[in-house]
Amino acid sequence: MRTDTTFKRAFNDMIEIIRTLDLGEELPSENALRAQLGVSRTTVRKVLAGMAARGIIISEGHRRIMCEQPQQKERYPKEETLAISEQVETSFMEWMLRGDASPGTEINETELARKFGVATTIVREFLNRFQKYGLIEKRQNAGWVFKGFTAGFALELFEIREMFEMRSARLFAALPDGSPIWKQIQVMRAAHLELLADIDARYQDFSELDSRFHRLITAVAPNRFIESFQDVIAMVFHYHYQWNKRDERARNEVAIKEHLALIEALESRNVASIDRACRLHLTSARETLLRSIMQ
Amino acid sequence: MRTDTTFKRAFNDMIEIIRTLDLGEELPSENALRAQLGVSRTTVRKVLAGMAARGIIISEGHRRIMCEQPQQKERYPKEETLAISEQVETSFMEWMLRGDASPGTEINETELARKFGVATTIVREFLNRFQKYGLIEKRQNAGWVFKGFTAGFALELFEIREMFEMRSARLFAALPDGSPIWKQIQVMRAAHLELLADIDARYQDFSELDSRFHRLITAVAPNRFIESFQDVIAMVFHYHYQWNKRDERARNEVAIKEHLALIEALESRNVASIDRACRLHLTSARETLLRSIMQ
DNA sequence: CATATATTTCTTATGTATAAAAAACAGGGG
DNA sequence: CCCCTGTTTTTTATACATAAGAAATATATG
Repeated sequence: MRTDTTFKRAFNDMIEIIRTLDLGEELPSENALRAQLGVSRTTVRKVLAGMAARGIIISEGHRRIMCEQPQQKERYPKEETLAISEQVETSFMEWMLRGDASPGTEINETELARKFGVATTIVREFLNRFQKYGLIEKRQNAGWVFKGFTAGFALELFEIREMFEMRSARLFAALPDGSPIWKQIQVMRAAHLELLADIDARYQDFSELDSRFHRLITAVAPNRFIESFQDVIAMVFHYHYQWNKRDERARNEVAIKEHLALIEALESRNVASIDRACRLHLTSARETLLRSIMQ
Repeated sequence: MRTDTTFKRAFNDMIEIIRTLDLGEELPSENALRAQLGVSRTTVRKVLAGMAARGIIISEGHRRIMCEQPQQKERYPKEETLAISEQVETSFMEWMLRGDASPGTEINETELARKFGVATTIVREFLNRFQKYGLIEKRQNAGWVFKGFTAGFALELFEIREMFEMRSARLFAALPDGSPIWKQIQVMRAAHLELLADIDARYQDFSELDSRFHRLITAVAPNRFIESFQDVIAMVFHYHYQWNKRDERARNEVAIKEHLALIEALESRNVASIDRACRLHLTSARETLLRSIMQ
């Protein structure tokens, strides 16, 4: 049966909302909370009931008022807020990248389900979705085969990435001054500079910024297939480097500087400069990944 | 519970194998049949048992001999040889392309399962796999949305297709004389000429040839992401034109000629000619699809 | 001993069940 | 009449069950 992770996540979020209120203040309507929390009203009501049961709020006729600051310890732990399907993703990545699997390994749905402690349905669904990352392959009426997180994989990945990203970057040369993208590029540059200034402490924040940066560039001319491919890239970087921390700080610092150079090139509107900066960054990212895969 | 479509398909295939034997001749071993039929020995044995039950073959100690020509009417009908998941694909495509769905339509797993007469699990699994075609999108904790088989879709599709195909075609310019691909190209040219010579009767065979041709070009330098994208293209052409037969003969004749021109360009090894022929074909294919979508 | 068949075990494909979440519906107050 | 809360209905996420198919193991035969 379905887990109540949505409820727990909403509950945790609600704690933050309540913290902004004063004692005795009235809570927003269920509908308003629904919008804020991004869940259904059904779940909002369940959260409110939970809050009332804990004495954090009190129902008075048709309104609810806050009567006690919620404690941080009331929060549900992070793991319980992740849908089973999300947990499976992490488990699988760990299984894969920790080296339990070498290229050609057969993947057994039942065995994975046992190992991860979930139903086979979930594993099966996950594998179906995961197929798009190009790391596994299905054989009719049999299981899946793990193709390996190999240099070949990285090269094929980057061949496509280069095509897509160069395509988007070049379009900046013809982008009118008035485009709202330029403003977002400015914001992006600021974020990079900020991170760079505090790189020693915050270098781990780069992964997420990287993904946002590349998605922004792509957004000049949206294409669903390119966007979908960015999920592949994001997955690779997110998980691979999560299990391979070597030189992380240095790696990220270099990448930030390359991003800044690319931003400058984009703003110059000069196709040749854009090409150069973009290719430089992609080449460097590819080499870094390859080196890291080869150990 | 699982359907026995594998058995039925193997049974039909076995009929063809038996037809090549003489009365009283001994059948190949179970293992040999397994390899020929491409199924497990378990299934082979089930098929053999079925044949024996119908008196087509007879077991004599540890060998089986053929004792009666199987009738064509013994064959299981085509529908029964398709796995449920394959049937769902067809049903869904029909539902989508017949116009039951307009852009923005919400897709309801339960309803589709009812409509198609299958379990929700199957529909769910199908939708997960189908997601890669870029026509549907999932919303968290809610159903799917059909994004529409629109002009926008076609344009995004062709933008990628152009990048990928030009990339592969250009690589031919540097392909050594000795590459086995050239021979395959020759075979491909012959197949095109043959089809062209008999175009009035066989124009419907083009769809499959088209897919093979483009996959061959891509095969110069394999890339799993490009290959996966070709599934998207194949799906679009296969199903879309299956429900939109207007000008099919003329369309296909034009495409065949463009393919032949591209083959010639590839063999010339001249990048400029290759570019021109490739772009010409893709542009024409795009316009044809767009016209067809717009009706 | 190699290869064939018989038997057993394991895995996948597909169906059904159910709690959680979403959505729809209904009455009530400002 | 709009928006709020209470209630009911649908739908999804997840678990579990089982027949078909694949794979492994055992046994037989030349």
